[in-house]
This record gives sequence, structure tokens and C-alpha cells, in this order.
Amino acid sequence: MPELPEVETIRFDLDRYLSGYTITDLWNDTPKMMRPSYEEVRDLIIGLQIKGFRRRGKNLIVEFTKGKISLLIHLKMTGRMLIREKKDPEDRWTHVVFSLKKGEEEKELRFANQRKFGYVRAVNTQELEEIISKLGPEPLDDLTYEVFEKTLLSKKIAIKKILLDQSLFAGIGNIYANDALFLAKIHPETIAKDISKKKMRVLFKSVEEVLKKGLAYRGASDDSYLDAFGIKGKYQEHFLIYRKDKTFCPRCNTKIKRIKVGGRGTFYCPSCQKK
DNA sequence: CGATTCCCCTGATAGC
DNA sequence: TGCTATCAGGGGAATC
Repeated sequence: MPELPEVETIRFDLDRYLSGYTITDLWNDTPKMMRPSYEEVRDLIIGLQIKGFRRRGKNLIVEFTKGKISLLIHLKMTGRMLIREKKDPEDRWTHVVFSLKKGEEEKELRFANQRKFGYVRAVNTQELEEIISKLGPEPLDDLTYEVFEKTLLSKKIAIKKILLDQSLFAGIGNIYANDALFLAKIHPETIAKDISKKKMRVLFKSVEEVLKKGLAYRGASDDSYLDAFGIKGKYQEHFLIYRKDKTFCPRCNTKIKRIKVGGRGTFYCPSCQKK
């Protein structure tokens, strides 16, 4: 599922390949994916030239050279953003298509979305700012250890829930939360404020490490994730603990356990990650 | 503040 | 073999 490394991988390629293109048409067959509505989004963006793509947490942001409208795109679990030629074969589950043109060059940006949870939302500068400001700091950018520690010390809930809370830290999802906790040898249900300062430091570094590793491998394609060219990432080949509940701990060979924390599948080594 | 549940959706998988 | 019930999951809303 697209988390920070996956969305960032997509963003980087979209920015590089589609900046400068102008939106000439917008197609959609699933109105609920378009906010406020297909017609409004269409009228707002047709004719606009793409300035670039930004990312905030798991949100992809399309910026234009003129006006105060941006597109806020969330891929949720099964979203894909694909750069295609018009003549390219259909991509299954495509529900939104942006037609693009730069000089004589034509392209399509296709939003495929199997479970239809993702969306494209047109927002003005002020709305964008409001939404973005509700997200926590970026773990690979402006999150400092001091803020990390302060956040953990203020919470009496399971550390894994904290890591997944987008208003506390933006962009960490289930895969990287599981792997970071394994790396730091912390039980996912440990009450955040009870973690020792020493382990907090290790966890801070672990979060950074797994996210960077995810980026280096261009994301994890254990389910439906594909990059902007339709190519799988490779981080799934390097999962430490995520979805490893049929195997044994790489450190101590104990059988990996699977539980639910906050309703999400959670994996840990009962020997290495004690409460 | 936090916990819990529901909802959205559809392919994969388990169970019969 | 083939059908049906269950599950997964990001995030927002509603409820306690």
C-alpha cells in the first residue's frame, strides 16, 4: 500500500516527467472519487499547466503555474498513478484519466484504484494549507528527535498506533511501522511514554532507516503498489517482519506472531520485542 | 482525551 | 469443483 516511500517514488517520477504539461481533458467513471465533483474538478483544471508535484505525508499534490487551485490526491491502499501514452493498452481499475499535452507531446496520467477508496480533490490555497497543517512533521524532513520524544512521552497508547497516526507523524503506514518496531526491538503494544529514552532514540533512527530503505527499493509491492511506470518496487523482498507470520525471526529464529493493534495487522517477534 | 465500531470496496482466500 | 462467507485496510465519522 502506498506509504511515504511509495508516494514519494511516484511523486519524483511524475514531477520529472509531467511538469510543464497542460491538462486538456479529464475523464472519470466513478464520481465518488472526485471532490467536490467531477464537473467542478474538470472545470477548474482544464487548461492549467502543471508546475510540479509535491508530497505531504501520503498525499500527492499537483501544483499549477497559474491560479490558486491545487489537486490533492490520496491513493489509499490500492491507488496507482500511471504515466501512459494514449495508445497504450488499458490499465485495469482505471477510474480517472488526465489527458496531457506539451507542444506536440501527448500523454495520459491514469489513476487506477481497485477498491475506489482513493480520491482526487480540488482545493484552493487556503484549504490546502488547512489540510496540510493537520498532518504531523515529515519523518525524513522536519521531524527532530526532540519532537519525536516529546510526542511519545505525551501518549498513553500503543506505540504502533502513534506511528500510524498521520496527525503525529506524516507518511508512516503499516509496513514501515511494523519493520521499524522490529528494528528497535519494541513490542507494538508498548505504551509510548513507557519506552526508555534509549529505545526512543533507536526507534527514531529505525523509522528513518526503514523509510529510506523503502525509498531506495522504490517502495513495497507486496499487494497492488506499482510505480508511475507500472513497475513493482522491491522493498517487499526485504521486509523484516511485515507479513512474516509464517516464518521465523531473522535474529533469533522464534516464530513470528501476528496480532491486531488498532484494528491493523501487526507482526512482531515475541522474543526480541518484549513489552 | 482515547477506545471502539462502522463504512467505503473488491479480489483473494478459507471453509464447506 | 464450485459456491459463499470472511478478511484486509487508510482514514474519516459517529458514539460512548
